[in-house]
Amino acid sequence: MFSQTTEYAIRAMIDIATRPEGENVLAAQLGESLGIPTHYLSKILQQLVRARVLTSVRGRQGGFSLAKPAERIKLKEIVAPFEDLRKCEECILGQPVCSDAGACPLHKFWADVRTRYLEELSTKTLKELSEFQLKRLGAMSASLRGKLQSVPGMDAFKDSRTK
Amino acid sequence: MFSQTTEYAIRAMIDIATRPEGENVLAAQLGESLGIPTHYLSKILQQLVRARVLTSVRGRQGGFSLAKPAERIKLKEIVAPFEDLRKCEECILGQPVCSDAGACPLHKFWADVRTRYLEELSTKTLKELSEFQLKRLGAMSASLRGKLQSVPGMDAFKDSRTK
DNA sequence: TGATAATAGGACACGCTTATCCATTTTACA
DNA sequence: TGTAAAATGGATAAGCGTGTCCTATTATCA
Repeated sequence: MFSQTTEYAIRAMIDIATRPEGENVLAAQLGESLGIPTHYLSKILQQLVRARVLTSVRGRQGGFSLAKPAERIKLKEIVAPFEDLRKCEECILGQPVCSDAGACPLHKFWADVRTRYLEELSTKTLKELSEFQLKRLGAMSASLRGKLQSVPGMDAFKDSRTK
Repeated sequence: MFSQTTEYAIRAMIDIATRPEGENVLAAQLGESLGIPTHYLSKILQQLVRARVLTSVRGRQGGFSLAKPAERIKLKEIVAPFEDLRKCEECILGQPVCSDAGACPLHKFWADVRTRYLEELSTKTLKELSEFQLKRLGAMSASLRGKLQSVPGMDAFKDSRTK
Protein backbone atom coordinates (compact mmCIF):
# COMPACT_ATOMS: atom_id res chain seq x y z
CA MET A 1 0.00 0.00 0.00
CA PHE A 2 2.53 2.56 1.15
CA SER A 3 5.98 2.57 -0.39
CA GLN A 4 8.97 2.13 1.88
CA THR A 5 9.67 5.84 1.59
CA THR A 6 6.13 6.82 2.59
CA GLU A 7 6.27 4.47 5.55
CA TYR A 8 9.48 6.13 6.72
CA ALA A 9 7.88 9.56 6.33
CA ILE A 10 4.84 8.67 8.43
CA ARG A 11 6.87 7.04 11.19
CA ALA A 12 9.24 10.00 11.32
CA MET A 13 6.38 12.48 11.51
CA ILE A 14 4.69 10.54 14.31
CA ASP A 15 7.90 10.42 16.28
CA ILE A 16 8.52 14.14 15.88
CA ALA A 17 4.94 14.83 16.97
CA THR A 18 5.40 12.87 20.19
CA ARG A 19 8.29 15.09 21.26
CA PRO A 20 7.99 18.36 23.20
CA GLU A 21 6.75 21.18 21.04
CA GLY A 22 9.43 23.42 19.57
CA GLU A 23 12.19 20.86 20.07
CA ASN A 24 14.49 20.50 17.08
CA VAL A 25 15.02 16.85 16.17
CA LEU A 26 18.17 15.77 14.35
CA ALA A 27 17.82 13.68 11.20
CA ALA A 28 20.62 11.38 12.35
CA GLN A 29 19.05 10.93 15.77
CA LEU A 30 15.62 10.20 14.24
CA GLY A 31 17.06 7.65 11.85
CA GLU A 32 18.98 6.00 14.63
CA SER A 33 16.00 5.56 16.94
CA LEU A 34 13.60 4.50 14.19
CA GLY A 35 16.00 2.18 12.39
CA ILE A 36 15.82 4.17 9.15
CA PRO A 37 18.97 4.78 7.04
CA THR A 38 19.95 8.23 8.21
CA HIS A 39 21.14 9.69 4.92
CA TYR A 40 18.04 8.50 3.17
CA LEU A 41 15.83 9.85 5.92
CA SER A 42 17.45 13.26 5.46
CA LYS A 43 16.19 13.41 1.89
CA ILE A 44 12.73 12.43 3.01
CA LEU A 45 12.65 15.11 5.69
CA GLN A 46 13.77 17.66 3.12
CA GLN A 47 10.80 16.76 0.95
CA LEU A 48 8.50 17.16 3.94
CA VAL A 49 9.97 20.62 4.49
CA ARG A 50 9.16 21.50 0.88
CA ALA A 51 5.67 20.13 1.47
CA ARG A 52 5.41 22.62 4.37
CA VAL A 53 4.64 20.12 7.11
CA LEU A 54 8.11 20.40 8.63
CA THR A 55 10.46 23.30 9.17
CA SER A 56 14.21 22.98 9.38
CA VAL A 57 16.93 24.99 11.08
CA ARG A 58 20.51 24.69 9.89
CA GLY A 59 23.66 24.80 11.92
CA ARG A 60 24.18 24.23 15.62
CA GLN A 61 21.04 23.65 17.64
CA GLY A 62 19.35 23.01 14.35
CA GLY A 63 17.09 20.17 13.29
CA PHE A 64 13.52 19.52 12.20
CA SER A 65 10.21 20.40 13.83
CA LEU A 66 6.55 20.55 12.86
CA ALA A 67 5.62 23.48 10.63
CA LYS A 68 2.21 23.72 12.31
CA PRO A 69 0.26 22.08 15.16
CA ALA A 70 -0.12 18.32 14.76
CA GLU A 71 -3.91 18.56 14.80
CA ARG A 72 -3.75 20.64 11.63
CA ILE A 73 -1.52 18.20 9.72
CA LYS A 74 -3.55 15.69 7.73
CA LEU A 75 -2.15 12.26 6.95
CA LYS A 76 -2.67 13.13 3.32
CA GLU A 77 -0.14 15.96 3.53
CA ILE A 78 2.49 13.52 4.74
CA VAL A 79 1.75 10.91 2.11
CA ALA A 80 1.14 13.13 -0.92
CA PRO A 81 4.78 14.04 -1.68
CA PHE A 82 5.66 10.36 -2.06
CA GLU A 83 2.58 8.67 -3.51
CA ASP A 84 0.85 9.53 -6.75
CA LEU A 85 -2.71 9.77 -5.43
CA ARG A 86 -4.10 10.58 -8.88
CA LYS A 87 -3.00 7.15 -10.06
CA CYS A 88 -5.39 5.39 -7.70
CA GLU A 89 -8.29 7.19 -9.38
CA GLU A 90 -7.57 5.25 -12.55
CA CYS A 91 -9.13 1.93 -13.55
CA ILE A 92 -7.52 -0.92 -11.64
CA LEU A 93 -7.43 -2.98 -14.84
CA GLY A 94 -5.94 -0.15 -16.88
CA GLN A 95 -8.95 0.18 -19.15
CA PRO A 96 -9.08 3.50 -20.99
CA VAL A 97 -12.82 3.87 -20.43
CA CYS A 98 -14.07 2.63 -17.09
CA SER A 99 -17.30 4.16 -15.85
CA ASP A 100 -21.02 3.81 -16.36
CA ALA A 101 -21.75 1.23 -19.03
CA GLY A 102 -18.06 0.68 -19.73
CA ALA A 103 -17.01 -0.10 -16.18
CA CYS A 104 -14.55 -2.95 -15.70
CA PRO A 105 -15.51 -6.04 -13.67
CA LEU A 106 -13.64 -4.78 -10.61
CA HIS A 107 -14.92 -1.21 -10.79
CA LYS A 108 -17.22 -1.23 -7.77
CA PHE A 109 -14.79 -3.10 -5.57
CA TRP A 110 -11.97 -0.74 -6.41
CA ALA A 111 -14.12 2.38 -6.02
CA ASP A 112 -15.11 1.23 -2.51
CA VAL A 113 -11.55 0.59 -1.40
CA ARG A 114 -10.26 3.79 -2.96
CA THR A 115 -12.92 5.88 -1.27
CA ARG A 116 -12.15 4.40 2.12
CA TYR A 117 -8.44 5.00 1.53
CA LEU A 118 -8.71 8.62 0.45
CA GLU A 119 -11.19 9.32 3.24
CA GLU A 120 -8.77 7.99 5.83
CA LEU A 121 -5.94 10.10 4.40
CA SER A 122 -8.08 13.25 4.38
CA THR A 123 -9.54 12.98 7.87
CA LYS A 124 -6.80 11.42 9.99
CA THR A 125 -4.55 14.02 11.59
CA LEU A 126 -1.00 13.64 12.83
CA LYS A 127 -2.27 14.50 16.31
CA GLU A 128 -4.56 11.45 16.29
CA LEU A 129 -1.75 9.24 15.08
CA SER A 130 0.76 10.32 17.70
CA GLU A 131 -1.71 10.24 20.59
CA PHE A 132 -2.85 6.78 19.58
CA GLN A 133 0.74 5.64 19.47
CA LEU A 134 1.57 6.99 22.94
CA LYS A 135 -1.57 5.49 24.44
CA ARG A 136 -0.78 2.10 22.96
CA LEU A 137 2.79 2.17 24.19
CA GLY A 138 1.44 2.86 27.67
CA ALA A 139 -0.99 -0.02 27.42
CA MET A 140 1.65 -2.49 26.36
CA SER A 141 3.36 -4.68 28.90
CA ALA A 142 6.95 -3.75 29.64
CA SER A 143 8.24 -7.06 28.33
CA LEU A 144 6.50 -6.55 25.02
CA ARG A 145 7.81 -3.03 24.81
CA GLY A 146 11.30 -4.37 25.33
CA LYS A 147 11.07 -6.28 22.09
CA LEU A 148 10.47 -3.13 20.09
CA GLN A 149 13.09 -0.92 18.70
CA SER A 150 12.41 1.56 15.99
CA VAL A 151 8.85 2.43 16.89
CA PRO A 152 7.75 6.07 16.70
CA GLY A 153 7.16 7.69 20.07
CA MET A 154 9.38 5.28 21.98
CA ASP A 155 11.88 7.87 23.13
CA ALA A 156 9.23 10.33 24.17
CA PHE A 157 7.44 7.56 26.04
CA LYS A 158 10.55 6.56 27.95
CA ASP A 159 11.28 10.18 28.88
CA SER A 160 7.81 10.69 30.29
CA ARG A 161 8.29 7.62 32.47
CA THR A 162 11.77 8.24 33.82
CA LYS A 163 11.40 11.92 34.55
CA MET B 1 -2.85 -1.76 -6.10
CA PHE B 2 -2.07 -4.29 -8.81
CA SER B 3 1.33 -4.18 -10.46
CA GLN B 4 1.48 -3.75 -14.20
CA THR B 5 2.27 -7.45 -14.54
CA THR B 6 -0.74 -8.52 -12.46
CA GLU B 7 -2.96 -6.23 -14.49
CA TYR B 8 -1.75 -7.89 -17.68
CA ALA B 9 -2.39 -11.33 -16.19
CA ILE B 10 -5.97 -10.53 -15.22
CA ARG B 11 -6.80 -8.95 -18.57
CA ALA B 12 -5.30 -11.87 -20.44
CA MET B 13 -7.22 -14.42 -18.36
CA ILE B 14 -10.50 -12.57 -18.88
CA ASP B 15 -9.91 -12.46 -22.61
CA ILE B 16 -9.11 -16.16 -22.81
CA ALA B 17 -12.23 -16.94 -20.77
CA THR B 18 -14.46 -15.06 -23.22
CA ARG B 19 -13.34 -17.27 -26.09
CA PRO B 20 -14.92 -20.59 -27.07
CA GLU B 21 -13.99 -23.39 -24.71
CA GLY B 22 -11.07 -25.53 -25.79
CA GLU B 23 -9.72 -22.96 -28.25
CA ASN B 24 -5.98 -22.48 -28.08
CA VAL B 25 -5.05 -18.81 -27.93
CA LEU B 26 -1.67 -17.65 -29.16
CA ALA B 27 0.44 -15.46 -26.90
CA ALA B 28 1.29 -13.15 -29.79
CA GLN B 29 -2.33 -12.82 -30.79
CA LEU B 30 -3.40 -12.08 -27.20
CA GLY B 31 -0.71 -9.45 -26.75
CA GLU B 32 -1.66 -7.85 -30.04
CA SER B 33 -5.35 -7.52 -29.27
CA LEU B 34 -4.84 -6.40 -25.65
CA GLY B 35 -1.99 -4.00 -26.33
CA ILE B 36 0.42 -5.92 -24.11
CA PRO B 37 4.07 -6.42 -25.16
CA THR B 38 3.93 -9.90 -26.62
CA HIS B 39 7.26 -11.24 -25.40
CA TYR B 40 6.55 -10.02 -21.91
CA LEU B 41 3.06 -11.49 -21.99
CA SER B 42 4.58 -14.86 -22.89
CA LYS B 43 6.49 -14.92 -19.61
CA ILE B 44 3.35 -14.03 -17.72
CA LEU B 45 1.34 -16.78 -19.38
CA GLN B 46 4.11 -19.24 -18.57
CA GLN B 47 3.82 -18.33 -14.92
CA LEU B 48 0.07 -18.85 -15.08
CA VAL B 49 0.71 -22.31 -16.53
CA ARG B 50 2.98 -23.10 -13.57
CA ALA B 51 0.22 -21.80 -11.29
CA ARG B 52 -2.08 -24.37 -12.95
CA VAL B 53 -4.74 -21.95 -14.15
CA LEU B 54 -3.65 -22.23 -17.78
CA THR B 55 -2.43 -25.11 -19.90
CA SER B 56 -0.19 -24.72 -22.89
CA VAL B 57 0.37 -26.75 -26.02
CA ARG B 58 3.57 -26.34 -27.98
CA GLY B 59 4.03 -26.48 -31.69
CA ARG B 60 1.53 -26.04 -34.50
CA GLN B 61 -2.08 -25.63 -33.42
CA GLY B 62 -0.66 -24.86 -29.99
CA GLY B 63 -1.41 -22.02 -27.64
CA PHE B 64 -2.90 -21.37 -24.21
CA SER B 65 -6.23 -22.35 -22.74
CA LEU B 66 -7.88 -22.53 -19.31
CA ALA B 67 -6.69 -25.41 -17.14
CA LYS B 68 -10.18 -25.75 -15.63
CA PRO B 69 -13.65 -24.21 -15.98
CA ALA B 70 -13.72 -20.43 -15.47
CA GLU B 71 -16.17 -20.74 -12.60
CA ARG B 72 -13.58 -22.72 -10.67
CA ILE B 73 -10.77 -20.21 -11.15
CA LYS B 74 -10.64 -17.69 -8.33
CA LEU B 75 -9.24 -14.22 -8.91
CA LYS B 76 -6.77 -15.00 -6.17
CA GLU B 77 -5.21 -17.79 -8.22
CA ILE B 78 -4.52 -15.34 -11.03
CA VAL B 79 -3.07 -12.68 -8.79
CA ALA B 80 -1.08 -14.82 -6.37
CA PRO B 81 1.88 -15.65 -8.64
CA PHE B 82 2.63 -11.95 -9.10
CA GLU B 83 1.70 -10.28 -5.81
CA ASP B 84 3.11 -11.16 -2.43
CA LEU B 85 -0.18 -11.52 -0.55
CA ARG B 86 1.61 -12.32 2.72
CA LYS B 87 3.11 -8.86 2.66
CA CYS B 88 -0.30 -7.23 2.96
CA GLU B 89 -0.83 -9.11 6.22
CA GLU B 90 2.02 -7.15 7.73
CA CYS B 91 1.74 -3.86 9.58
CA ILE B 92 1.26 -0.99 7.15
CA LEU B 93 3.74 1.08 9.14
CA GLY B 94 6.29 -1.73 9.28
CA GLN B 95 6.11 -2.13 13.02
CA PRO B 96 7.50 -5.47 14.24
CA VAL B 97 4.67 -5.93 16.73
CA CYS B 98 1.28 -4.71 15.59
CA SER B 99 -1.74 -6.31 17.21
CA ASP B 100 -3.81 -6.02 20.37
CA ALA B 101 -2.25 -3.51 22.72
CA GLY B 102 0.67 -2.90 20.38
CA ALA B 103 -1.35 -2.04 17.29
CA CYS B 104 -0.17 0.86 15.18
CA PRO B 105 -2.37 3.95 14.67
CA LEU B 106 -3.49 2.73 11.25
CA HIS B 107 -4.14 -0.86 12.28
CA LYS B 108 -7.93 -0.89 12.11
CA PHE B 109 -8.08 1.04 8.88
CA TRP B 110 -5.59 -1.26 7.24
CA ALA B 111 -7.23 -4.42 8.59
CA ASP B 112 -10.57 -3.30 7.10
CA VAL B 113 -9.14 -2.59 3.68
CA ARG B 114 -7.05 -5.75 3.67
CA THR B 115 -10.03 -7.92 4.60
CA ARG B 116 -12.15 -6.43 1.84
CA TYR B 117 -9.31 -6.96 -0.62
CA LEU B 118 -8.57 -10.58 0.28
CA GLU B 119 -12.28 -11.36 0.37
CA GLU B 120 -12.74 -10.03 -3.14
CA LEU B 121 -9.80 -12.07 -4.38
CA SER B 122 -11.06 -15.25 -2.73
CA THR B 123 -14.68 -15.08 -3.85
CA LYS B 124 -14.57 -13.52 -7.33
CA THR B 125 -14.27 -16.12 -10.06
CA LEU B 126 -12.95 -15.72 -13.58
CA LYS B 127 -16.40 -16.67 -14.84
CA GLU B 128 -17.95 -13.67 -13.09
CA LEU B 129 -15.28 -11.37 -14.45
CA SER B 130 -15.62 -12.49 -18.05
CA GLU B 131 -19.43 -12.50 -18.01
CA PHE B 132 -19.49 -9.05 -16.50
CA GLN B 133 -17.13 -7.86 -19.18
CA LEU B 134 -19.19 -9.28 -22.04
CA LYS B 135 -22.40 -7.85 -20.62
CA ARG B 136 -20.84 -4.42 -20.29
CA LEU B 137 -19.50 -4.49 -23.83
CA GLY B 138 -23.01 -5.26 -25.01
CA ALA B 139 -24.48 -2.41 -23.01
CA MET B 140 -22.03 0.13 -24.38
CA SER B 141 -22.94 2.25 -27.34
CA ALA B 142 -21.16 1.33 -30.56
CA SER B 143 -19.43 4.69 -30.73
CA LEU B 144 -18.02 4.27 -27.25
CA ARG B 145 -16.90 0.77 -28.09
CA GLY B 146 -15.10 2.12 -31.12
CA LYS B 147 -12.81 4.13 -28.86
CA LEU B 148 -11.59 1.03 -27.10
CA GLN B 149 -8.81 -1.14 -28.20
CA SER B 150 -7.07 -3.53 -25.90
CA VAL B 151 -10.02 -4.47 -23.75
CA PRO B 152 -10.48 -8.12 -22.79
CA GLY B 153 -13.39 -9.84 -24.48
CA MET B 154 -13.51 -7.44 -27.43
CA ASP B 155 -12.72 -10.03 -30.09
CA ALA B 156 -15.15 -12.55 -28.70
CA PHE B 157 -17.80 -9.87 -28.54
CA LYS B 158 -17.29 -8.87 -32.16
CA ASP B 159 -17.43 -12.51 -33.27
CA SER B 160 -20.71 -13.09 -31.50
CA ARG B 161 -22.18 -10.09 -33.30
CA THR B 162 -20.97 -10.73 -36.82
CA LYS B 163 -21.66 -14.43 -36.93
C1' DT C 1 11.89 -36.38 -42.78
C1' DG C 2 12.24 -31.64 -43.23
C1' DA C 3 9.98 -27.12 -42.72
C1' DT C 4 7.20 -24.44 -40.00
C1' DA C 5 4.64 -22.85 -36.00
C1' DA C 6 4.39 -22.38 -31.48
C1' DT C 7 5.81 -22.37 -26.34
C1' DA C 8 9.98 -22.30 -23.04
C1' DG C 9 13.70 -20.13 -21.24
C1' DG C 10 17.98 -17.42 -20.75
C1' DA C 11 20.56 -13.05 -21.22
C1' DC C 12 20.36 -8.43 -21.24
C1' DA C 13 18.80 -3.35 -20.94
C1' DC C 14 16.11 0.51 -18.99
C1' DG C 15 13.95 3.17 -15.39
C1' DC C 16 12.47 3.85 -10.80
C1' DT C 17 12.92 3.19 -5.78
C1' DT C 18 16.00 2.73 -2.25
C1' DA C 19 20.31 3.72 -0.31
C1' DT C 20 25.19 5.53 0.38
C1' DC C 21 28.76 8.93 0.32
C1' DC C 22 30.90 13.31 -0.09
C1' DA C 23 31.12 18.26 -0.59
C1' DT C 24 28.75 22.66 0.45
C1' DT C 25 26.28 25.91 3.10
C1' DT C 26 24.57 27.79 7.28
C1' DT C 27 24.61 28.72 12.15
C1' DA C 28 25.77 28.72 17.14
C1' DC C 29 29.08 29.05 20.38
C1' DA C 30 33.66 29.39 22.57
C1' DT D 1 36.83 34.89 14.39
C1' DG D 2 37.49 30.11 14.09
C1' DT D 3 35.51 25.66 14.78
C1' DA D 4 32.17 22.29 15.21
C1' DA D 5 27.39 21.04 14.28
C1' DA D 6 23.82 20.62 11.41
C1' DA D 7 20.86 20.75 7.07
C1' DT D 8 21.36 20.82 1.86
C1' DG D 9 22.48 19.03 -2.52
C1' DG D 10 24.88 16.24 -6.08
C1' DA D 11 26.87 11.97 -7.73
C1' DT D 12 26.66 7.31 -7.61
C1' DA D 13 25.22 2.43 -6.98
C1' DA D 14 22.29 -1.73 -5.80
C1' DG D 15 17.87 -4.05 -6.55
C1' DC D 16 13.56 -4.81 -8.63
C1' DG D 17 9.83 -4.41 -12.07
C1' DT D 18 9.31 -3.99 -16.78
C1' DG D 19 10.44 -5.00 -21.37
C1' DT D 20 13.32 -6.84 -25.53
C1' DC D 21 15.78 -10.21 -28.03
C1' DC D 22 17.64 -14.52 -29.20
C1' DT D 23 17.95 -19.48 -28.89
C1' DA D 24 16.14 -24.05 -27.67
C1' DT D 25 12.50 -27.27 -27.55
C1' DT D 26 8.29 -29.40 -29.08
C1' DA D 27 4.68 -30.58 -32.24
C1' DT D 28 2.14 -30.49 -36.64
C1' DC D 29 1.89 -30.96 -41.45
C1' DA D 30 3.33 -31.52 -46.28
